[in-house]
Amino acid sequence: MSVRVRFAPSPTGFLHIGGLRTALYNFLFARHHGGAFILRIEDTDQERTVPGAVENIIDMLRWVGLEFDEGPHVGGPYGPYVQSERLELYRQQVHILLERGAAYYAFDTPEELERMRQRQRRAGIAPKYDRFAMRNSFTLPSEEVQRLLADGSPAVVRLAVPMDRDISFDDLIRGRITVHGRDLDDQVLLKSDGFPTYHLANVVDDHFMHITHVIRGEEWIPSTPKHILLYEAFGWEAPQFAHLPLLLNPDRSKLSKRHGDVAVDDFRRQGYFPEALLNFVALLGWNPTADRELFTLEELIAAFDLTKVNRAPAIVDRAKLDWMNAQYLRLLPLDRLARQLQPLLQELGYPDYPLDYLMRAIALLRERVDRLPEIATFGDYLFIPPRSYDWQYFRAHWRDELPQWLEELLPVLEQTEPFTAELLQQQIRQFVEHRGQPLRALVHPLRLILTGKSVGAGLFETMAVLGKAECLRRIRHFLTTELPTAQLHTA
RNA sequence: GGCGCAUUCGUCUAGCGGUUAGGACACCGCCCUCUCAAGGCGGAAACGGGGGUUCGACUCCCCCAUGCGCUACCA
Repeated sequence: MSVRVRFAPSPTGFLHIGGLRTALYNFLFARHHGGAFILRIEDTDQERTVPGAVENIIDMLRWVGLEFDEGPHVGGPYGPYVQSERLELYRQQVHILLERGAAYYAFDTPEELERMRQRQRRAGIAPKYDRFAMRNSFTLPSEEVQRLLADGSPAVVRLAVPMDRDISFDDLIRGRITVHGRDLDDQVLLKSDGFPTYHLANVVDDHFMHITHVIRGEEWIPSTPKHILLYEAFGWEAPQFAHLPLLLNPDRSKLSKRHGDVAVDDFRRQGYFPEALLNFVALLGWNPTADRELFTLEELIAAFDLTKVNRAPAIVDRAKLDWMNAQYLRLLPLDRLARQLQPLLQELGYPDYPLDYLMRAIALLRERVDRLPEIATFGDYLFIPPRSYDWQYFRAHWRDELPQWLEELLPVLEQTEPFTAELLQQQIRQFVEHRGQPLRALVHPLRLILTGKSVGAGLFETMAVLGKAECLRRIRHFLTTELPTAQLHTA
């Protein structure tokens, strides 16, 4: 039987990196085995559904390059792939359970349930639906049950959990997990609004969509035995289960927005590369070899092994993500980077530059920043003349002879042709040596004048990118306009 | 409280009875150098505790501790 896996998010928010990793592991597993990767939307909670969430989930996964074989947006033979469109199926299936005595009706109000739990808490016992003390098919005469149902009284269907035996399953990552029936609650399967709960819908859909492997978060371990019970009651073969370790905040709490960005869209907006984010997230809980960090999607697919996924939760380390993104920044082709940088520069109101200028600018600075947008900020001087100067830096390298040297340098630069880093270095070195000065006597002031900053790429390389005209313009401007201020600062 | 899952450097991890416990990020130092990076070299840094099993435990078993998850007509 060929592998079929699904990513089954509930549209209660935007895709976060925990969801991304779950989707990725499902994808890697499917592709590794030549199977199908399916998207199913679990929108059984009407109140928590967030508009736009489905679109965001699909968009973000497409952005990182995870395409589905089946799903609400692409169709497929086992649709619909949205649970709110499958209500009739669940209703039919729940009747099978009812007939077989595997489930029962319950008529308790929320208030009654609350009182039950309070009673249990006071008695110091675990809060759990008390099948024999509440109003349901077990306690009510069957005529009364029929009457309530005919009346249209609010009713739910609950799973009749056997209380006298263990329920076990073999997790691909964790091995055998066993829970006793008495520790399981009589889970609601069908809510009074006619919607199924996660447990029912999930099992029914996984069956009818022929899912072979359920790869999901660790938070589902405690309810898996209930799912096993459902498969048993239906007489269906259960899929294989693999529960992934959780992703945590730096303080070890469950991943949340409070500790910074968790939405995939946040990372996209900040200029992280999809390849880097995917690579980073892939290595949270699993790694193909201990001696490498960078992998292409194809390599991840080839190496993926579900049984080697870690069992312990992993903390999301931003510093490592930054490092990984920086690796990709140096690896990715310049023309792609330039095209991506272009709109960012526009947003900042910088003038338009030809693609090849952008490529040279990126080549100049890509080893000095982690993310592409930083080239527009860290390297703003490549796109507009300095708007301010680091006067402290200037003061540190100020010489009284500087104005004169600069005047004398102008014609030298004018005659430097071609205006390359190599020739510039040669010319300027010669220039300072003639005056018995070290190279740094001019390098630092020039850097300040041309970039406004004390840090950046090599001066000669920077000059070559800026071009002769721009360099001359900036030096002249400095001499005429900024120098009086500069001298004030050195006083 | 109950049930479950987990526990190797600060972080991500390798390890699958015998290793000087390896790598990566971050950190520190040195080198390179026009600054800042990058790069090179080096450093510090871990098997939660206690019992077993074994000739021998990071590796297997048990207990404890700690962390996390679940305990809804949420998923």
